[in-house]
Amino acid sequence: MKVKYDFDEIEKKWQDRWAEDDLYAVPDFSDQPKYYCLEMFPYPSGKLHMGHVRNYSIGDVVARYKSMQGFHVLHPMGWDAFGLPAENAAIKHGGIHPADWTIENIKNMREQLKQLGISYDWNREFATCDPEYYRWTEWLFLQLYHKGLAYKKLSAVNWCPDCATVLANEQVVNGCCERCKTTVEKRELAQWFFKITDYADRLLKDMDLLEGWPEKVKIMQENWIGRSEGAEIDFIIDGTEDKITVYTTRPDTVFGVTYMALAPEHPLAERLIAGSEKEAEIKEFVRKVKNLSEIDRTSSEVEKVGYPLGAYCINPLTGEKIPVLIANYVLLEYGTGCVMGVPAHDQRDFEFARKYNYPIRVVIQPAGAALAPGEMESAYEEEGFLVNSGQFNGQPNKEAIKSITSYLEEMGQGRFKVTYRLRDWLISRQRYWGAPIPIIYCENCGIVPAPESDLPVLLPMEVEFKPTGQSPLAECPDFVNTTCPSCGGQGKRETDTMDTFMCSSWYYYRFTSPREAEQPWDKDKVDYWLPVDQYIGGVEHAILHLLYSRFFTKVLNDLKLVSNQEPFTNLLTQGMVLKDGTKMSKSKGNVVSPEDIIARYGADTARLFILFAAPPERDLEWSDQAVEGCYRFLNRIWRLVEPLEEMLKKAPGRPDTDLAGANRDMRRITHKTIKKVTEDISTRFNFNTAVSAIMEHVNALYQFKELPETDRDSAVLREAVESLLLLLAPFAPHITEEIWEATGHAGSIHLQKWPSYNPAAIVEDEITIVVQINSRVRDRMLLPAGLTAGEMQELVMHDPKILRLTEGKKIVKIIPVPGKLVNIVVK
RNA sequence: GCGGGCGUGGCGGAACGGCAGACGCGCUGGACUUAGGAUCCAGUGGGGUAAUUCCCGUGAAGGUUCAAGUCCUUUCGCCCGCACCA
Repeated sequence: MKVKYDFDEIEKKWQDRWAEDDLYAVPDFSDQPKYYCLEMFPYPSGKLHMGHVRNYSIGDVVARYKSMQGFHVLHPMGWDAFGLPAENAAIKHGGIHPADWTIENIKNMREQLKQLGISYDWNREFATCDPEYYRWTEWLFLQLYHKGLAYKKLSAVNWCPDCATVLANEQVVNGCCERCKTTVEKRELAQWFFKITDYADRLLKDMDLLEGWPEKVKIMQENWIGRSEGAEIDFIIDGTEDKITVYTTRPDTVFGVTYMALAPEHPLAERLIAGSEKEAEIKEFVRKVKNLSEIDRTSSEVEKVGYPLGAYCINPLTGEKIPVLIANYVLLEYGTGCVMGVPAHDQRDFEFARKYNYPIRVVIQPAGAALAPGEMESAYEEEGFLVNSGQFNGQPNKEAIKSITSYLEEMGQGRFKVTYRLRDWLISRQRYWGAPIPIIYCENCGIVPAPESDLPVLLPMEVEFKPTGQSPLAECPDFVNTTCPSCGGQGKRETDTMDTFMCSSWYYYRFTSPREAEQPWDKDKVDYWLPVDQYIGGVEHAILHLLYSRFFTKVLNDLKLVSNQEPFTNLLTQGMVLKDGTKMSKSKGNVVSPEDIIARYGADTARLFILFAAPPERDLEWSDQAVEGCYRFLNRIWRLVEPLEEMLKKAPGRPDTDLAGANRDMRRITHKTIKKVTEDISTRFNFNTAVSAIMEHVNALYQFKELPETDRDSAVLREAVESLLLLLAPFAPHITEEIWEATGHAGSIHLQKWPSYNPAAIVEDEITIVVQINSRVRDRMLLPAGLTAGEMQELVMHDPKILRLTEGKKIVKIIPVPGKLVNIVVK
């Protein structure tokens, strides 16, 4: 060994060696139990950032640990390579093709991942922009199309003016584009959707299967799906055949309806406006509301405004005429686009009715009290019994929800209905750098899917990237013009491309058979490896990617293409990497570059710091000084072993079991460390405490090696050092590999078995027992281990100090806790 | 407003209801040195005491318990998600 720890030389040496030996290549099958460890693959933006380093360091510890534990581990990496930045770069810098830009970035980032020493099987690498990959993305689109799960529809969609494309609901955050934060507009466009709403119930129910997911993520998905139970009720419009169908979760309050509010865009509204008294004024109001951004539109701050349309609808239960109005707070997208106003029992309706003087009619009362509409200061939203509700009077309202809905159902004017907040997934994008939607439009045949034999529908390379708001593909006649596969006539290709979330919804299946040419994957391999045992990534994908992937898996399961119900058994959402209390970002100028850290301290130090500084789910505060500390720690290990190199090579392989004194203590510490590190990694992913246990072990070793050689057993020392290296190997793979080799071991440390502890070795001879008087620590006693409660109490009660302190006091109670303490309660 | 999470030294963070502050950073002192911003050793929550020691301390206030950072109730602050969802 060199005297100095030369991380640069060591890390390069081993990265090359591992690549030469193809050390991390994973055979397709094995008799060992399988373990699929996956980190969310990155978008190739150009360089790794600290978030990536954290994500991949965590994954690598898990993969290496599981592998040493004897699992057959699949640990692959690829690239989520379609997407806007590539295209924006092409527009901005001119002359760069998105493909070239992307390939260049992948090259850089692959290099960086290799520098970090992550144990990927690089043979399985792919990028979603490879035609051999997106061919199958297109193929999967066709499978959804044939199943009736992909459809085209004209509707008001989210439009990001900056990205010049539409967005899925999931990509709109607080009314802004999730990517660029631009305020999203509404546009009326014909777009492709996936019917994720057909799977709403299953996506909700199967969350029971996701025991290994953080509660937080499951709750977020639950909220996003937003299931609610209620009823649809038909109100006939007075003097016409038309009806307004309203959705409500409170059919028990139908007798209390005093107005009916439609969304400004409601199809009936337009007809009712025509010819109404204030036609012009109302039209102006509708126009204004429609022009509002998503944020302003849905903000609860905005005052509620309504316009009566002069029309009336008939309450099916009372026969009463109820005024119909349009109101800015009613959303077309939710339910049926209208709301029945029940001021007495809904706070929003209450406020609205006060403002416009609509009657407040009480139909539910708490037991033993009478609500007076004139005296109410807020709506009564609690449970109660029905009043003013004809034959339903006296029923508990919970019961009335059912009985009234059933009654309406018999009348043919209502039905039970479950509603979801979840919308269908809009997958069209008016951009170039994505997988083409394999559809042809024919004047005779209409929408015709591209034949599977024609896949992939290739992206043309010669394209202009003018930001026009239309897909650049539309400007490319060679791409657009084709023949109709059905009639052979003139056909035009769909020019929109697919949302990149489509590409990332199935990539984890492809890793099992990345070079498969005849099908998206080999089913035997998918069935062997899936589901992913451990998935690791940022919580920002809690809804988007994770919900889409679950949806895809359910569809693929229905198509018998996969056998698993869920894609990811266990999910770890890692926290952000912060600097000075906020997220690292260029605009704040607080970015720490992984390149610099690796150049200065090496990958092992970078990895160790990031795993040591905080538990994985929590945000991590970057500290240059603490990085320095980790670097010192690795140096400390180097200096510990370097002078012992020759001695360790010659030491016997295994220490005797009947040791005494310092040797016995050292061996106990070694085995306790093995136990602690194993438990910290396996039961809770507490890498930070695992590392600190290793540090304590090193501190103990420093004391031990100072002993005269006659007092310390070389086999004990060897076992301690070997264990140290094995335990640290998943965290710092290079330095441990180097020392492993230098101390006379053949074969990579990463192919070794994870150490196991000997329960006999960790048994203590003596334990410090705390003695409390009235719950305050008054003494400590070194007692033999394994005493019973009675023996302990006996010894403690004869302790001179305790005798002195309890003298003259009345002993009320003694609580002995074996192995821990004795508490004496005195008066 | 609803849902979830978090509040512990100067800092990052440890603590099956049982010695609060492991480990690391920083700081202080010592050793080795021409030197130390290297390394090794020791100390380091606050306050009192000459001292073996004593008192106070986990955002705040109550409670349960022999014993509470940990369990229960109330409350304050910060972070995240959803939000006029009918």
